[in-house]
Order: sequence, then structure tokens, then C-alpha cells
Amino acid sequence: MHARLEPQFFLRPPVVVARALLGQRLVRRFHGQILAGLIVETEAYLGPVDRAAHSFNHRHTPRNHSMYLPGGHAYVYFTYGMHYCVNVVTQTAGQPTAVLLRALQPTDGLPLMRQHRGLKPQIPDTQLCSGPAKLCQALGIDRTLDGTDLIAGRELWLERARPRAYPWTSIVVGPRIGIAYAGPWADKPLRFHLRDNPHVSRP
DNA sequence: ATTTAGATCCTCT
DNA sequence: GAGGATCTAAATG
Repeated sequence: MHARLEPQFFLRPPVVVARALLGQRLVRRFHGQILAGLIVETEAYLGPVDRAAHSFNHRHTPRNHSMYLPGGHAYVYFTYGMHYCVNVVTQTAGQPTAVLLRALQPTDGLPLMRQHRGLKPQIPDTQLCSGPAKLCQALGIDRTLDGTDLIAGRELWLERARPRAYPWTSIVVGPRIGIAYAGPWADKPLRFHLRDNPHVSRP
């Protein structure tokens, strides 16, 4: 059992948190069973200034309300009529910035994850959580977890699996996925993933 | 290997 | 009424 990430961790800018989250552990307790994995891919969403962010232009609706909570809460949203994605809210309350969790290297509860994903007879480990909606499906994350306190929560939380951040050279930086509509913001280097890690959504 | 289509529905305009 | 921080299977080169 690792120590949980402390409140301070999340009160930093989303880019800093997005990098620091790489290699840390996302844990889900699902009907008493532990499902977990190491975070290998993230994206930073910079808030009101960021055209790709759900909180762009201070848009504050029931859907994205959790983005306005203090850092360390979960923002889970539903999209494309069938998928959930989970974010880690950053900075202080009212600063609607967040980090999208895009891929995990699964470590605990693989059989149940596979069952949740329920496609092929033997889907490879590298594709269990290799995308923001895939990891939510594998871990059983849905809107009931929206607004969860990741610091004190008992169903979903984050643990420190890596004491130090990765060296810059082992992190690949690039443009975010699926936000072509965001004009100049579509090209900003706000996606981060571990170099050569086979569990990422795409290299 | 790369591209395309369809699924599917909640949220905001 | 339109479109989306996606995924999968099928079609194509």
C-alpha cells in the first residue's frame, strides 16, 4: 500500500500536475475489489483561456461543475453517447483547470478489468486501459464518481508510486487528441506520455 | 497500415 | 437541433 497523493500535489498548475501524475497510481475500489494501474498518459486543460477545455470562457454548467471544485477532486463527464472520461481537478476552488487521464498501465485486478471491457476473448494488457474511455470502462468509472474527493475518497483515489517526477527526456510531449476544433489551442504541447510505454493510447 | 462509418445520448444553443 | 477531450469493426490501398 502506497501513501496517497497529498492535497498540496493538486494545487499546482495543470501542466505541472499532468507531468507529476505520470508514474503515479490510480486506484479504484469496485464492490470491494481493487482495480489499479500506473498513469502513463495525461493531458492538461488550462481553464477559461483554453478553447479545448470544458470550462472555456468560464462556462460553468451542471455538467462541468466539478471543474470548479478545489484541486484533488474528480471530474467525470459523459461523451459521444456512450463513453466516460475522468479528470483530476487542479489548482484552487474556482480555477477550473484539470488533467485528463488518458491511459494506464494496469497492475491490479486485470481479470475484472477485462470483464468490464468485455470484447475479445483475450484482449492484451496493453489495450485494457489505452485511452480515456477505455480506462474508465475497465475501472468501472462513471458519473456517480463525478465530484469525488480523491484525497479522502474510498472508491477512487491516487497513490504515490513514484517519489520523483520522471526526467524530462523520458516524457514525450505533443498536441492533445481529439480537439481539432480548438483553433490555435489544438496545437499546444499539452499532452504527456511516458516514452516507449506500450500502454499509451497512441505514440 | 490507414481511413471511414456507425454507435448513441447528454448537454448546451 | 447539433455536436462531442471516443472506440470498434469494416473497408480500402
